[in-house]
Amino acid sequence: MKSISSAFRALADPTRRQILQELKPGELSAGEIAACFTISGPSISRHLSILKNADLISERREGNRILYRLEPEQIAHTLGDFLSAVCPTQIARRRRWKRKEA
Amino acid sequence: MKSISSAFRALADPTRRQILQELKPGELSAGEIAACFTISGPSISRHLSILKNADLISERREGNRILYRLEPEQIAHTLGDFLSAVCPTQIARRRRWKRKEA
DNA sequence: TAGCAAAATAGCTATATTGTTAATAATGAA
DNA sequence: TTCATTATTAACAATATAGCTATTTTGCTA
Repeated sequence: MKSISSAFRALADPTRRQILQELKPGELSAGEIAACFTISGPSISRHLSILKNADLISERREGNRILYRLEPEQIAHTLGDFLSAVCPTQIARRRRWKRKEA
Repeated sequence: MKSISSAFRALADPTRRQILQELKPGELSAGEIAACFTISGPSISRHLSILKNADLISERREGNRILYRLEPEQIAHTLGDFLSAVCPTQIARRRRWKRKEA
């Protein structure tokens, strides 16, 4: 697991948060991700590297292309840890709410 | 509730995250918060205004001083919503884990 | 009112971030 | 090997951020 700092810095950018959303249904290549945006390929590439450095996504090469995949456990773990550290009571409350909803 | 963007930008700075930690036990004045850090008062003031704008803290004046207070529900709500949106499955898993621990 | 204390705002500099285009690396196929 | 495709890295410009000091605002009190 990487530092909480790199994770929060990575999450601070709206483009990067949207990349995470695009990856939610499953793996996508760098090009497919870039196609979701109007900004240039290299910019997306850098965003991907920042997300990867924060361990919020991972990559694997498949032939010509590089496929990116969400790391939901890392994301949940990082944000969850921060929440537990700063406001543990409210996490418990939200948990109870959700349980009611279910 | 403010935008998720302002919240994540606010949380991206380590000083601001530490301010939240300092506020965890209870209200503190701007000066008391500044005393926890080596950087200047005006810098802390700016950080406080960013946290307040993101609704992660609130302020109230008491005579001469301004007391700041954590808004744990807002923090939990903002991060929780993002988690639900990006990786709902893992939230459920973490919830189960925690339940086991308890 | 004048003076003091607490905090915010203004104005500035240095650094970081985000975007661009051009060049480079890696893989697959003719 | 040569070419095409996919993606990253390099180099640079524009903007944003975080820090500082000096000044202003706000409230208390003599």
